[in-house]
Amino acid sequence: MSSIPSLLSERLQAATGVDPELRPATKPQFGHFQTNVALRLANAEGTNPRQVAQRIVDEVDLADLCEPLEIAGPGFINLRVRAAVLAGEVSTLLADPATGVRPTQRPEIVVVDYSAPNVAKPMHVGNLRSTIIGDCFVRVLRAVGHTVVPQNHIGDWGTQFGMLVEQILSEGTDVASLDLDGSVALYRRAQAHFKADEEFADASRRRVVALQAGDPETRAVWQALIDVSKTGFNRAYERLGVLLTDDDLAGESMYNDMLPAVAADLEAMGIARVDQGALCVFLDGDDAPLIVRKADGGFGYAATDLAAIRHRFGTLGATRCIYVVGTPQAHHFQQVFATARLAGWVPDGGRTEHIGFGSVLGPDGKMLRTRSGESVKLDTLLDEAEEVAAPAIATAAVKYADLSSSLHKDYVFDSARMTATTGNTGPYLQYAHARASSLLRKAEAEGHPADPTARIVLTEPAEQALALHLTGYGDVVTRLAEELEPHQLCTYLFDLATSYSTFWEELPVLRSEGEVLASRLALCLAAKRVLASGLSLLGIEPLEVM
RNA sequence: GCGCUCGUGGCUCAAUGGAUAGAGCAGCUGACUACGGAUCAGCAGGUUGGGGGUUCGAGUCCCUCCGAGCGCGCCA
Repeated sequence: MSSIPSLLSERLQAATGVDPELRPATKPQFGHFQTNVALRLANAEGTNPRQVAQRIVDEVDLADLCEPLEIAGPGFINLRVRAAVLAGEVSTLLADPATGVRPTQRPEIVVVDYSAPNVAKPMHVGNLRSTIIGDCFVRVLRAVGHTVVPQNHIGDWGTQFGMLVEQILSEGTDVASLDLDGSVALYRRAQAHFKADEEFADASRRRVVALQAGDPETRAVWQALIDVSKTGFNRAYERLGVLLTDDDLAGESMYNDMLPAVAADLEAMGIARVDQGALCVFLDGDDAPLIVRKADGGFGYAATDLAAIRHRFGTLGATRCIYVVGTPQAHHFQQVFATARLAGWVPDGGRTEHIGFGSVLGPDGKMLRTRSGESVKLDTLLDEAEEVAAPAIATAAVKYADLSSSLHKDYVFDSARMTATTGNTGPYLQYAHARASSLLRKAEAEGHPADPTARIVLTEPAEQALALHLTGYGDVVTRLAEELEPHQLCTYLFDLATSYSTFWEELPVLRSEGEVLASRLALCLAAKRVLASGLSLLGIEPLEVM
């Protein structure tokens, strides 16, 4: 099944020989779609655009799909899809178990690296964005038929664990009795202890060595600490309603054994060389090196990320790796990706994408922080939203707010705006879905269950507009799976909900009869299904009642 | 100093080089014997930070300046 725009594009391309760059019409009076192909061709030929447009209109065969084509302005060709064709598309949509979401032509194994909280630290706003965005990517990529491998790159390794384990042992703390908050408090005590007590600091450093060497007692405490945090992470994931499970955990520690080989291979290939005692990769046009191995022989996070990328392409068989990590890491990933390519660890055609995202800001427009200067906990934010809305709506509102504007921009956390029932918000969309559901329930109770095979008749502008919107869903999802910009789907759904509300206001459904009743009920069903599908891809629960 | 990102009505945001830059919120008018008014219809509000350039056409591409944020060798 191909969408109407792609059908139209094919025909236009057949007539003109070039991509018509078909776009949705910018205004209703311009029809449904427009193309500027005549303008471009005329410019190349040095002829009159309107004459070229006329020639195209005469040649192209679209009579079965469109009303007579119109030439407008400097030479735009406007297309209006015939109502009967739109009606047929809605019927096709209703017969499709995937609700218009089309399988990709080229299924891939896609790794999505997201969430990545740190052990013994609470999840904060940065983790929140990564988790929500990554979860959306996973859902969308799976929906179009890719094999998605989520990788939760938790911070479970590094020098701080020497300090933590040493603190636990010196206190005699029963790790199993700790919860996430308890481990956070422990972290603070350990830091203070490390600063104040040189003997403790030395012991901590020795403890790092013991951890890396696999000392059983050290490892046991370390593992217990991770388990405590995992429980905390999972509670947060459950609250957020995201798909991550323990199966997706692939923390930094997992790569520890691979690090020496990564360094050795890079050095052997001549990609990395020792400079000032550290093993560095110097990339063209980049002043700063990527430090693979520190002068003291230890490995930093660059080595871990290099091992991870090699593992993902090489062992997991990925052809696309997506990293959902804040924009401050942009340069780091640029270096890691470039190095991995030089090393031949990225297969031909393999894609590496760092999807950065902006910061969450407080009401003052500055990075969200507590009074003491720490980053704000995820639970605090969700609690705040739940003060003004029920949990299922509040969480959805936070997620929608996070996804509905361009990822790379910062946004202000404003629970009142996010949970507003008007405007481009989660609750507005959930409401539209709940209202459609309510209508369908009522119709069923009155003995008129919606019939997806009913003949669709589109006589009124409001129902034609709704139908046109509905048929665009598949393309939006296809594009999202490529471009990874969730706000495109949000905008689409908001427009759809608005279009549905207008339809609902202007045209009676239950008070109509016969063929019209059946057709409008089917339209409502289609709208409900597309809204439900789209919301689900965003990770938002489509509520039946609210 | 170098690099990356951003700057669009009072506010929050859209806009794949294409027509008169679109929405929402707030403001102002209207529509309730309601298939859920948590809605809808409408009005008003813009020299897209400034200036140059490329193009038939620039919010979008290039240069420059201003402003904001974030990075820039052994933390992650």
